[in-house]
Amino acid sequence: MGNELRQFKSEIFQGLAHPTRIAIVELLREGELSAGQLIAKLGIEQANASQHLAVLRARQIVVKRKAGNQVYYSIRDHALIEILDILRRYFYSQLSTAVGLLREAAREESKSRNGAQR
Amino acid sequence: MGNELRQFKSEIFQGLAHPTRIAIVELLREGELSAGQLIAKLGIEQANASQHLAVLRARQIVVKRKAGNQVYYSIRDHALIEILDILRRYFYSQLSTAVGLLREAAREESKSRNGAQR
DNA sequence: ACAGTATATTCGAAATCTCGAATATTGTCA
DNA sequence: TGACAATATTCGAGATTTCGAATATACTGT
Repeated sequence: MGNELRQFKSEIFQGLAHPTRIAIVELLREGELSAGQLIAKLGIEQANASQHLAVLRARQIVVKRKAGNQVYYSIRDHALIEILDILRRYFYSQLSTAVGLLREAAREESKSRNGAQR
Repeated sequence: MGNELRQFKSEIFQGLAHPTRIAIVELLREGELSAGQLIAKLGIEQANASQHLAVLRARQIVVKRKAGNQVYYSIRDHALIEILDILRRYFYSQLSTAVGLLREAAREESKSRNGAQR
């Protein structure tokens, strides 16, 4: 049960498993952009951008609209934005945890520096 | 700006970009399980499960606790569960959209079947 | 029809991921 | 200590991903 659902989820994750594709989704957050605009903002090769867009399209993460010569991309579903937001919060909470861990490590270190060194 | 954050996000997605790892996270939803229990429920090779657990550990998605001979795993942060839930809802909404599209296609087809065929 | 612009696809090489087999590590119990 | 159980790591082969270069496709304006 839920095997198909699991497959679906992992495909979405694969679709987002590259910094460039995350960047694309984030750029599309405010609304649609043409492929050309995306390429300009990303500062990468045209072919490469197009390949990443193809991945996002294949996973239905993104949707395209043709207007004359150009192709406008937009996010298919707000759920994905929500997910990125959750991860942003998660990142910062992990960060503060990491800071805590570093402080603790520093405390340990000074303790051993002051105590019996070997 | 946010480059590091983007890297972080894509690493989390990479961490979850495999059905087996999704299954592991889902199994851990209710609470911790030992590696052995996970392997039994997953029904895969011990080495393979251990490798997937290593991936989840490396990305800090999962946390381990040793108890004697065994190692108990649990989810490090509830945020990830939230994400899986969002994707579950998303999956079903896409599914109903797909059904809608199929219906529409069927309607189109019968229309052209009844109308002037060429 | 032709030149030009925007975007997509194909190709091949390098990098990364995934798997099972084999082996290593760690802890328990006698 | 030695045998055993639980888990992790290493290795090599095959699959997949990623990249830029080259090429193809589609649309526009003349």
